Amino acid sequence: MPIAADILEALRLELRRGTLILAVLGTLRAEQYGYSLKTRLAEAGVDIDEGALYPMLRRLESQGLLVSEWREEGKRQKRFYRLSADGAGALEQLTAEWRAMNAALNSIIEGGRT
Amino acid sequence: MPIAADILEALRLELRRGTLILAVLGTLRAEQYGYSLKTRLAEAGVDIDEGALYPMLRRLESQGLLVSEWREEGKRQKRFYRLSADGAGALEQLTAEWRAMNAALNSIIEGGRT
DNA sequence: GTACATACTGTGTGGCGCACACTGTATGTG
DNA sequence: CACATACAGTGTGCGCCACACAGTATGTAC
Repeated sequence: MPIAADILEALRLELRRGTLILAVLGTLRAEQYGYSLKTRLAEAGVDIDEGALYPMLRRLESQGLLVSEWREEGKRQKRFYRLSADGAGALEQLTAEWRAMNAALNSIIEGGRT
Repeated sequence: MPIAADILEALRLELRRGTLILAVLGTLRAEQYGYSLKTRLAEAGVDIDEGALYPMLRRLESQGLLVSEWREEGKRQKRFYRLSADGAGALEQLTAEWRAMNAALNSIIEGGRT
């Protein structure tokens, strides 16, 4: 048999974990409501579960990285989120972190090649 | 005050999480024992705690991605680890995943720029 | 008007894996 | 003999995601 699929799947999930917040923060530079956020992320190739998304939005707002507002649009009440100033700062720092980690991983992965 | 340092630190840790396994698997294409692995990773810019490293090595071995062997070197018993064939396959797939996630994140982060 | 899809926002639980603190032996060195 | 450091662990707590579940509102086909 090939590598057990569930093991690989678990590793994939683990690898995805931290990137979710980065993707959410990056997308919320433009205002979005939950559902449109999920849709946009999916289009970019990032599938996020509602059970992960909504609590994450709450968390980020309680940390002051996001601000939200109930508003009517298209005959519906929706909660709109966007980055706060602190959130923009956090996004910048996390992006820098991400690039640094990328460099480290690339040096490791390319480095060992025969 | 700037963005609370502990919040950012937590986000950084979260972001790092998944990359640890990838860094470990990548480094173990060449045989290493725990301590030298930790040292090598640190040189590449990846600090990993022993409390994370050793259990991870166990886990990866129990999943068949690594093989290990006790051996004496420099008058000391050390446990040497290296990638198994399955591990090499997993590394390849995870690397591909990583690149895909990178592309997705880049499109998100660059994309929104004014 | 009723059945169904889908837009839209949530909650609760389980489990996995990292960080942190701690333990313990062996080797080398002043 | 004291101390550093190489080396390999263990145990606990906590954070966060996946998965399953819940519930309302709008549009549409019949």
